[in-house]
Amino acid sequence: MQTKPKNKKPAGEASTTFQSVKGMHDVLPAESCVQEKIYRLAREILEFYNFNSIATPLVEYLGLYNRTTGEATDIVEKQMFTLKTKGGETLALRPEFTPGIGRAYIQHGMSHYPHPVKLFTIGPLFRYEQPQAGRFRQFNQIDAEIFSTENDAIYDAQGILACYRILDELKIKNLIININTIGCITCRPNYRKALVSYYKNKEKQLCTDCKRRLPVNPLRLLDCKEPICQPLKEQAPNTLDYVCATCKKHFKEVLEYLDNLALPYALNPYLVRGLDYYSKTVFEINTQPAEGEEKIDFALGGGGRYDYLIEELGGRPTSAFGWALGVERIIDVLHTRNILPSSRPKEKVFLIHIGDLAKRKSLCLIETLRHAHINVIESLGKESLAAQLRAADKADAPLALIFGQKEAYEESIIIRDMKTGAQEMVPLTKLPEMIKRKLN
RNA sequence: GUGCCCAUAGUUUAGUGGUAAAACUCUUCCCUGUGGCGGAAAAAAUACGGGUUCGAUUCCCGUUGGGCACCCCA
Repeated sequence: MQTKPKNKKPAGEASTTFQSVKGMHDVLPAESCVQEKIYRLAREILEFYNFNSIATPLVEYLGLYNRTTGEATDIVEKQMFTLKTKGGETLALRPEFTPGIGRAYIQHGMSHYPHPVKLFTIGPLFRYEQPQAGRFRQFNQIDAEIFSTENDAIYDAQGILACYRILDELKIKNLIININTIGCITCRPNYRKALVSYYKNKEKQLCTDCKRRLPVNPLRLLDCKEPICQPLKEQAPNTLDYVCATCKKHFKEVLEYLDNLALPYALNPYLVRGLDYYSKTVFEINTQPAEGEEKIDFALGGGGRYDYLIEELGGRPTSAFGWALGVERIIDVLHTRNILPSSRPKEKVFLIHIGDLAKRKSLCLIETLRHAHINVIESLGKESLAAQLRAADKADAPLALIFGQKEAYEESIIIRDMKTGAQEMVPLTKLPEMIKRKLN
């Protein structure tokens, strides 16, 4: 009789064992390979559009985000993981990519690069939020930024195109680009004012949430789903009527480019983004549910133009357009629609050794196969033939190579077709050639 | 930050106020040079802490974690 040690289960930090931190998940092999596929596809597409990859640190000075993302935004006010160093500096785990990339653009004098400067990056971000569908405390984004000397609507269009293309190539159907313009530094306040004064006398006709939102974020009233608020929305002032001529022209051009590309978009005068640095074009990409499908409540990606950020950070005035895609959200959709990229595993042959001599030679044999570009899988620690064959079976190997005592002496090996059971003895020198022939 | 729901082996599920059942998986064996099927065996859990109780996995409270929603966002 053996007494087993009780395996005490964890409850967070204070226990004998640990769990992952709230809202932060292990990406297990099954999901990790999906993630890698998405990354590979994104890289391929972005490189085609001449984006170059960049990697900035996970941590920046807290002040960077205060200055750019916006001090009154939720991200800065309550969603940042901050930390103090021993030297007394206050740092923040990056909650988004754009400020860090903007900082790098200035710090490394990228304004002297030939423009446009197109950059992309993929990696984890951190926001202290309550986890829910499509929302985590550590999550991954695919991010792209275009810095240009000209404030040209064609960059907006190409940026949106690249973003759309990634989702499209992942076979996500019913994509819709929600797009709007929020004007520039001169015309934006006008719209807000108009909206507030429109709603001012009508407060009683609003839902509770909207009453509260009105002074804080009037633009959000337009997004309300409560039935009572609907009639008022229809009469509400429209962004386009308050935006200045320059902004209007810019927006019109963007839409014309999108028309030319035949991209599915919807004007959404109510779309506003929660980050301070946006100007003119803002957009989100959503996917609409098909028949009988549950609604997907989150955007897969979003972004927009930010023409003031670089200057705000002390650089010379630079036009910029950027976006980000939520990797977990993409995977979520691929999952619910059952359209995960099919993983066709590489065909691997399974090497089986029997006896000391063969075991000793097997590592070298694997190297030989490697040089011949043959994928090989094994279970080197197992001794019995039956166990190794079982392993080969589970690994779905089309061929097994049986390397026994006798074969090791004779410099030969048996190739077994796992499906038919047919076996053939071949000299080791001819092995790569024979394997390739049988696999085709 | 607020509200609602949830927590039993690696996974999916039973069940009970008297410390728990099964399926799949994993490992070993039947089979020490031939896998899949089949048979056998072994291993494996009541998230954590407290309370009520003679006794709690079960009831209650708290914590942690998970799910969902609000807020906001990718």
